[in-house]
Amino acid sequence: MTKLDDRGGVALWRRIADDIRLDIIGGKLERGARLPTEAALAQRFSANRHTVRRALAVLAEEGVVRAEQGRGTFVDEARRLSYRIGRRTRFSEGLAGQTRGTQGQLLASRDEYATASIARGLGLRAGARVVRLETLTSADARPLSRGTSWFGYARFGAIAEHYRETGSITRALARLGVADYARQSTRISARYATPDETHDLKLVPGSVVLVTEIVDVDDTEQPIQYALTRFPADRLELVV
Amino acid sequence: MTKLDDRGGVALWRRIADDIRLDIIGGKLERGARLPTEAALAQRFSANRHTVRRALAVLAEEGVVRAEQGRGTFVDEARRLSYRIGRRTRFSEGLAGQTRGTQGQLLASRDEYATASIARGLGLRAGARVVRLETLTSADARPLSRGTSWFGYARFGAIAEHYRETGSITRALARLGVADYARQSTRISARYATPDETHDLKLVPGSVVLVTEIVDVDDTEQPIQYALTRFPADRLELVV
DNA sequence: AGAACTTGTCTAATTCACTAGACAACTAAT
DNA sequence: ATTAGTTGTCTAGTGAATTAGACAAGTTCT
Repeated sequence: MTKLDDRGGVALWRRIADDIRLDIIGGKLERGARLPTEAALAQRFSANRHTVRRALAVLAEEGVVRAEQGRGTFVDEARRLSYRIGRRTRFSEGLAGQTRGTQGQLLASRDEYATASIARGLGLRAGARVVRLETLTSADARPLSRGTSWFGYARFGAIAEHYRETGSITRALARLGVADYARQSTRISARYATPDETHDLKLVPGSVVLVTEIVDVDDTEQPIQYALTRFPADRLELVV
Repeated sequence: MTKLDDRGGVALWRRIADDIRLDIIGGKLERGARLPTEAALAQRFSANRHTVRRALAVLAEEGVVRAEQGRGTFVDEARRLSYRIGRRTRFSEGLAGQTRGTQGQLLASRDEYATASIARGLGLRAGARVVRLETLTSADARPLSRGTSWFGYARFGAIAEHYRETGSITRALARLGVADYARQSTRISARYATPDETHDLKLVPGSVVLVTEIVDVDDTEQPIQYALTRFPADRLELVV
């Protein structure tokens, strides 16, 4: 039998970086605060100083810390956004007051046929014609979510165009006659980012993403959107 | 400047295992279904067959797949639990119908003094006396959550004893005169498991955990519990 | 029986992760 | 100016991760 490695396939420098980032994001270390010295961190993690340096290099690359020769290493950027979800969830509203505005970008769109899970979400029969939207949302030039949405073709065949012009699902739906809509269900999970997500969300490979699987309904409780959205777990948290 | 590795510190076999597990849990591969051959998987992931075999060995160790010489590799266990959260959230009810019952175990308890975030959650002043409970919840002998809860000492100084006897926060609170309580806020994030969590939840090192930070209030909207709970992301998802 | 295809096992070589030690370069004090 | 403490850079060695190829052992079909 293959012996299972006690590192589980995650490099030590990676876990050290995640641990320190968590301290910073979690508020244990404030902006501008000095981190423990490399020697102290090496001792804390029972690792070599070079391994710690590699972790710090990653955090410096992300803009989380900044090293100054002779002085020490300091916290550079510490904030994590909160994305509020509830029955009446709108992406931009969920982040209100935390950023200077969000922008939605259409990466791709395609007409396709509903798989079992899409059909279940939209209340259609499997194989029904649907429109698929691949979107990327950013705030302050920083990617915040990578979404894949499906809409029934009959009612929303033209949504890609409207999304591209408005940069917002809410406004695109409004143009198609949906004045109001609400969240029917939200399922939340978490996993490693895929290479594509790593690229689109500008993540370090091996990052963790929060995944929401949602169904939105109109005011007659008719499902209108089924979507899978991926959030970088180290940039924001979900608030119910 | 240190060059950032494109593997991001996560071994290839690990990502392959996570990817396949995700297909199985996500329903793309049903129980009993045959996986692609090792050679096909190696091609799909642009990896060596030995690397794929290592990933499959991990999944076999977890009980997710089962290999049969000459025949192929098959899905063995595919389920992922859904934990429902809402205004009236009870752990065991949230999993109703999915398991044969959950058991709560008290790992440790301690009297301590509220830090800033604990005090904010419980509506106390920083430094106030609180009781901390370290708990582990399991269903069918499988760990499902690792919780750390804080309660105000004045009202709930004896809660550790009651939790140990009842194995349930709800029942322990009931004994202390809290007939009903509700969820005030839920914050959800995700990260790598710490070594301790890896041990307690019987995870493979490097696994992803969902973290909820919650505040429960009684029927007068008075905060009674502040808790951080960690869920293994590959064993369950959260449903809002 | 034989052919084709699968998983299981072995050896070997290369690249990456991690450790170890030494010293340079810089900062902030005395 | 000196000293102590910090980050930056270099060399070197060990073990894990990954690749490569070959063949054994088992299953399923013709």
